[in-house]
Amino acid sequence: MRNVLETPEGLAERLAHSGLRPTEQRKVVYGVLLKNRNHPTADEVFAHIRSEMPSAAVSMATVYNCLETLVQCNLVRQVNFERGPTRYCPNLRPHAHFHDEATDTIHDIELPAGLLEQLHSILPPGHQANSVEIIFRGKSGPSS
Amino acid sequence: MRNVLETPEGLAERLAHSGLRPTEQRKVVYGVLLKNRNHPTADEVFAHIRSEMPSAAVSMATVYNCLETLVQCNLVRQVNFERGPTRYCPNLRPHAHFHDEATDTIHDIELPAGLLEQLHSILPPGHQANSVEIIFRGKSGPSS
DNA sequence: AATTATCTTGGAATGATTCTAATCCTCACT
DNA sequence: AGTGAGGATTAGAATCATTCCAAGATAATT
Ligand SMILES: [Mn+2]
Ligand SMILES: [Mn+2]
Ligand SMILES: [Zn+2]
Ligand SMILES: [Zn+2]
Repeated sequence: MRNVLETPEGLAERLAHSGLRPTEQRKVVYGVLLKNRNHPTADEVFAHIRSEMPSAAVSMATVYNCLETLVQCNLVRQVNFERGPTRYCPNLRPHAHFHDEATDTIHDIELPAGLLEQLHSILPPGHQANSVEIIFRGKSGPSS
Repeated sequence: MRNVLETPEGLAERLAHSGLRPTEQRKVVYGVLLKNRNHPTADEVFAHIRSEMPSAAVSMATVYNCLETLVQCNLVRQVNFERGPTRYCPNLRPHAHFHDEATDTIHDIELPAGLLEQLHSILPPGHQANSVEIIFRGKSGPSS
């Protein structure tokens, strides 16, 4: 069963932990990320809110602010490909990203146990990495 | 001993292979990358030329054009961190990048034999990756 | 020499993101 | 209920790396 994290319920608690308020806009933005696991851009989050929830009043500036807040609270990770617009991912487990160039879509690749440790072990002495990012680029079959 | 690639001599041949001319500007830009293995940005390449080789006439637009050409010829790789300016790397061997956050410097990490194959093996069936990018972020000791 | 294709260049345009300054809310306290 | 202090949202301006464009060199071909 999934942690309380990666659910709308976890949001208020995490925000409170940082002395921040669970505003309507923050809930809406986080909700969009949880429901659309497509690694959307800020623009895409904004467009989605405009079309699917026209009653929610959220400006572009606020989408950026909310996304930034969620990142600070460690509820969301930023993902960058080349110089494209930043994408946002609510999957908190360590994972790699696969960028399908044919469809220009991105999806998560779970990491087998021990892989991160093994990657760290290739570092020369004296290197202390606090994060590793793995990005595959290619074509993922029809069944994924 | 290093291949003819990663030397100034390889440039003319590679350019010719694409029907391109070995112009002064292309030689200068490639030379800067070969001599400064710092993963410089376009701006830094430009500034370096201006200060160290004032006689060479190279504009900013041309720095961008030359770098793009070198990338197309597979003589240079682009490297991106977050949304920072694109950096350029003339190391053609497969390697990972280590971003030292303390000094904001980047350096290459050689990959042990078999690691790339192993990484590809974690992909679910149907996935065909034609490149993998590995980026460490952290602090590298005083001796590196 | 004329023609053609390739290159370089200054400056304008682009586009994602950040900044700014004003307004709006929420809540605690009188 | 009324007030004040932070916190939050917002429109629009500013930033900045990069790309685009149109004009002027340069070099290769006829
Ligand atoms: Mn990236
Ligand atoms: Mn990147
Ligand atoms: Zn992800
Ligand atoms: Zn490199």
